[in-house]
Amino acid sequence: MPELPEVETTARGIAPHIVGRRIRQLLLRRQDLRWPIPPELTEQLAGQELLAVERRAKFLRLHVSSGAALVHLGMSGSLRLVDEAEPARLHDHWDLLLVPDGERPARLRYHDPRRFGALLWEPAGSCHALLAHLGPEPFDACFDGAWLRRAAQGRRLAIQALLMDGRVVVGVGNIYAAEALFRAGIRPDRSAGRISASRLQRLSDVVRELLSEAIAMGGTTLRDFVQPGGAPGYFVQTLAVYGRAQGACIRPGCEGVVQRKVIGQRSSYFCPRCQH
DNA sequence: ACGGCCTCCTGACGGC
DNA sequence: TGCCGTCAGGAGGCCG
Repeated sequence: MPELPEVETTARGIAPHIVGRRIRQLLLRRQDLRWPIPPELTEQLAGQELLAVERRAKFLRLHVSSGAALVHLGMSGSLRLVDEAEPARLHDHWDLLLVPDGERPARLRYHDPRRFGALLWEPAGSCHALLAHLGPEPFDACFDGAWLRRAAQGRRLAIQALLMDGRVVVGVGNIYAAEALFRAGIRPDRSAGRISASRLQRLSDVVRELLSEAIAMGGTTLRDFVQPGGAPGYFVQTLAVYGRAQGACIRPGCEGVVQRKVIGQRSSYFCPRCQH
């Protein structure tokens, strides 16, 4: 579910409420997320000051002095700030309890019906194995047309699948891959190695542009994503092709009809008139 | 090495 | 009403 803009929205939403505060304890209701929550996390976090919130790819790092709690939202995860007294709902798997400061909510609550998300521990000075081989952030200077060209060189797989490969660029999931390819005029099922350097340059530009716009709008809510304060993301109103199979292409004057096609076991959407 | 396929899990929705 | 199939924003792991 959450792609880079939703995770970034989450990071920006929670940071002002939790950074600089002291953690009372980690309250676990279920430990069997995608991976078991490591037992040492409870002791590592208790009593520590929360120093910073950082996003890397689709992970959040909640830093304390001895390391960081890594949070991944999977397909259906979300974090919300709730008041001390707010009763837990079904699928609220853990709470980070903060020392109350009188006005701000004292719980950071993780909700994840499908449990594809994760809560892991990364000791200070190390990099967790899941993050060790990731490619650049889309906003890194090294992510450009030349980088994409190198990644695409000789590859037969669909460009949509390449864009979603975290070793190529992080944070781009199914929605934003489809939307970026629409903006760039590239069919999602085109072989990555058969796309010109100039079109890949355009693609890297639109990926950044698209993600920036989505972040500015608080991300995309399709079913259950909520910003940490509880509001949905509004970028859904801006989606051009995702989820719009059989709908009319939004480009003025285009009479194309949006098609759905399964690429790499995921649904992709495109306008056959605009994308080649 | 590459690319395709399966898997984890719950819930929503459409058709009969 | 209920049952069943299909689909869902991620991504590691396995197999040929």
